[in-house]
Amino acid sequence: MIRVVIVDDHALVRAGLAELLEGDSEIEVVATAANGEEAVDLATREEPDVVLMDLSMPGMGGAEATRKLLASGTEARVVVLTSLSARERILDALDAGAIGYLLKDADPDELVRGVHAAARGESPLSPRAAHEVLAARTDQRPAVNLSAREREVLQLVGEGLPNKLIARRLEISEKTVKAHLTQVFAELGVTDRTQAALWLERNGLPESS
Amino acid sequence: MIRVVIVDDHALVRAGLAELLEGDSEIEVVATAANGEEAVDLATREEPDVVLMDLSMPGMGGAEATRKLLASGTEARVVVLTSLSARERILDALDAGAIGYLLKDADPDELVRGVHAAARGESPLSPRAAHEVLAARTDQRPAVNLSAREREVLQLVGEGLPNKLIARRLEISEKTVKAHLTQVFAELGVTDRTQAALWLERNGLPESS
DNA sequence: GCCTCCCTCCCCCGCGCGGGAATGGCGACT
DNA sequence: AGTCGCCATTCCCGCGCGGGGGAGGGAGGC
Repeated sequence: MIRVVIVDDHALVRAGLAELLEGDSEIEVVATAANGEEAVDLATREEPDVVLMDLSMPGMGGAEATRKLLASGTEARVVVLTSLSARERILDALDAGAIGYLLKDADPDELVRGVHAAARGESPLSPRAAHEVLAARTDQRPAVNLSAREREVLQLVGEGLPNKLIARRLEISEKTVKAHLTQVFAELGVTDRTQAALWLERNGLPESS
Repeated sequence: MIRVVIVDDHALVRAGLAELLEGDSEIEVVATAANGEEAVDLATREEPDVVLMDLSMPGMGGAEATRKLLASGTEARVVVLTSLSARERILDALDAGAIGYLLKDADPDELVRGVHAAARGESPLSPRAAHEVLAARTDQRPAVNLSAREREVLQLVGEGLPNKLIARRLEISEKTVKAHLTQVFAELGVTDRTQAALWLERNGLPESS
């Protein structure tokens, strides 16, 4: 039997997926978790073979949960289960150690096959997701190297503050703010603060390097 | 038998919900739809007793689909099935004629009971949703009355365009764009285009009426 | 030592942007 | 028919914003 843990913040989705998977004679859903903390806890206790992990969860997100879960020494294979509409960071989850990813609007058969594949140590990769991930990767800014100060300024732009208030908040002169912004715009490939704010809203604050 | 149609843009969610509902001996899932257009089409042809309607769908949203569906003369009871995390406009769907709403993280039992209740003409109202809906109502901007032109301008601001390009796109003068924006800013309670773009990104384009 | 990167600040310049006030048109209501 | 209100349009004015270029000092790497 393939022992499966389902992680999703919606109880109905958990129950529905469990029903789907239980329909397969070799799959047993041993537990479900509603958030990242529960997932880490359950995965260490239940020792599942496969963890189906939703990415969009309140609190600890799916990527972070994946990282902690794998760090805890479990041998479970983590499969990301996500929708494309909410442009989630599939790549983050894969970087965190997820073995594969499936789309929430995949065929039920595909889900079952994916679980089997993951249990065998293979990578279930939804072809349609692969395309999107590839697109996201090329879309990904390869050189979003922002200094600490530049990130701070960008963050405040993302709160809708004008330069004068940003300067006051950071206790620097307005000229310096503008200098930083010029650099930020160039780095993000945008032309003004509005586009920068939208970039931030969609892509999130870039990593600290 | 209670004839049910499930509308959700994720195939896995559709299949999962169908499995859950088929577990009840009095419920029969006669069809599923992936978007609003399909939903209207199927509901008129299958004559279901209950339609489970997800709100967040690409293209025609759940609220609009509900409206068209009911306008087509069906006797189906529409029950909104939504998650709270994406602050969807449950009220819009209820205004459109939905008989009740359930949360995606409700108990599976609650879903089954909700379908039975809706089939009897009762309103299944998730108590937890009720609380949130109430909170959303106070949170709701009471006066986001934008004219068609103002919405167009706002949308283009949300794409990061400067006034000159917005003017060219709408084939009006730049002065007019700015005048519209002044009105939009006042209506949204923001002070500049950056905040307006962020408002749009978070709250979405306000309804047409 | 030297070099590079980052943070800080300055100059000037020109355009973009938002506020205020005013006009004509069009439909709704009386 | 009159008139009230909303919408789209235009003008001027002053500040905000972004580009270009430069410059000093401090931290870390070679």
